Formats: sequence, C-alpha cells, structure tokens
Amino acid sequence: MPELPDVEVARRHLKRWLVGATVTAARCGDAYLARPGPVSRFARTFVGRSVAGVARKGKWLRLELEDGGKVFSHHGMTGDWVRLPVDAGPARFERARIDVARGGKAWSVRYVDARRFGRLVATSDDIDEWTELGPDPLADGIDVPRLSRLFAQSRRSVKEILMDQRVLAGVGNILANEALWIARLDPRSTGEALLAKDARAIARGLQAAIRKELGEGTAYRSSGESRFHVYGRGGKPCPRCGHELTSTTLGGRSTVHCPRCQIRR
DNA sequence: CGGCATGTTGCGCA
DNA sequence: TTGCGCAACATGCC
Repeated sequence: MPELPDVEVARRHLKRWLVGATVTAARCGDAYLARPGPVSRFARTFVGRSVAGVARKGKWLRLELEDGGKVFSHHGMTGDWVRLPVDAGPARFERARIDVARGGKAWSVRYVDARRFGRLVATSDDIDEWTELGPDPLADGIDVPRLSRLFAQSRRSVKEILMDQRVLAGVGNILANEALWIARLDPRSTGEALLAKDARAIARGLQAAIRKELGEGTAYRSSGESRFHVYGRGGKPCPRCGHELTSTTLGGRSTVHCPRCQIRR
C-alpha cells in the first residue's frame, strides 16, 4: 500500500471517515510504531478532540486535530487504514484504532500493518521526516527545470535520484520503474548524462504512472494480468516492443527495464 | 526451507 | 562533508 497513489487513496478515506468527527477513544498498541514517543501520546492527542483535516505529503499523512495536535502516519511497506464498526474485534495485523462519533453515529478506524515498518507519531510540531520532504508531484506538480538541475548535479542513477524523498516526495520503487519505462529511459542512466528533454519525459511519465495507479486502484483485472508495465515482470515480454524485460538491482532495490526500448544515457 | 518484498535509517568506509 | 553500499528493522507469503 505504500507509494504516493496508495497513500493518497488512504488520505481520501481518512478525510471522509474522520474530518468533523469527534474521537471517543484511541489506542496504539505498538511502541515500535509510535517511536520516538510513548504509545500513550497517541491516545492523549486524539481523545476528546475532533479531526480538522488530513494532509498528505509524499508517503506521509498528517492527521490534524482541532486544537493543533497532529499525528503523522507512514505506511511503511504494509500499512493501511480500514474502517470497521466500533464493536468489531481487531482486524488482522491491527496495531492501532481510533473510535469516532459524528451526527449520532459511531464507527472505528483501524491501522493495520503486518510488517510494522510504518510509523504513528503524535506531536504538536511537524517532524523532520515531514519537513525535509521535497515537493509532492500530485499536490505541487513537478518543476521540470528544478528536476533537470538536480539531475545535472548528480552522478547517481536516475532511478535512485527519483526515489530520493528530498527530490520528489512519494516516488517509490514501483513508480520509479514505471515512470522510466514510460519515459523510455534506462534506469541506470546517470543523472548528469540526462538531457533537458529527459526531465520533461520523466515528469510526464511520473504523472502518467500516478494517474494510472489512482484511477485503477482496486479495479478489477483478469487474473494473471499485472497492473504494472514492468514492475515485477522481469523476464516477461515488454508490453511495448515485446523484448524480454531485464531485472537488475539499483540502490539495493529490484529494478526492471526493457533493454530495447529504454535508452541508456 | 530459501528467497523475496511497495520503505527508511544507521553504520562503516571511501 | 558527501556519497555509496549494505545490513538491519519485523514479518508474511510464495
């Protein structure tokens, strides 16, 4: 669930479920997720207040309380928010819950996270992880000249640059692989070797990949059909030219590209 | 059993 | 100071 489009979907859900509602009970049962704060701060921040808004930057969510309290949520690899009746037992892998009431109705929102790489940080100030994020491609758009400049300054691979959260917030391994396929660029290309038109193609590729993910979401696909062009499809034919897709590793992350139609700079 | 996983951080080293 | 490679984090699933 973890890249920008998934987190944006979660934000829209949380906005519907929480904004304008008053929190009647809250609990985080996992000190590891609440780090560096004590788990008790999660409940203390929520209970008795109403939720004013839900913001997102990259892969981070910020739940905003009426009194200025905030809870930052990151999904890690396997986190997500789900809605359940208040009296429902814990969901599978449930790590925290927020019970709310609005207009005489009551329900519960649960944070589930199998692997527990996520975060649930309650504070009244923005955390560094949030402050240090670069612009969000969906909310802020992509500043192509700035991207071009950042590429020119770096000898790292273009894929690693894109996944740097200070460059663009929310681009993860899937989006980076997909966007570079759409832009027809080899992920191993060095930033400094890219041309101005490449930055434009990458910006368009990212926007297209984000829109595709947002649009499809959980839409039905026939079994065996991948929702991605290249991610997770190493060894299979390129959907554009039919050549076998190559799997490599960049920055320790699985990388897939088409050696025929993705150009190496 | 082994291998892999959508993310981030911290450590050792150049 | 900066950047890079890699292990670690805790766990599920194929």
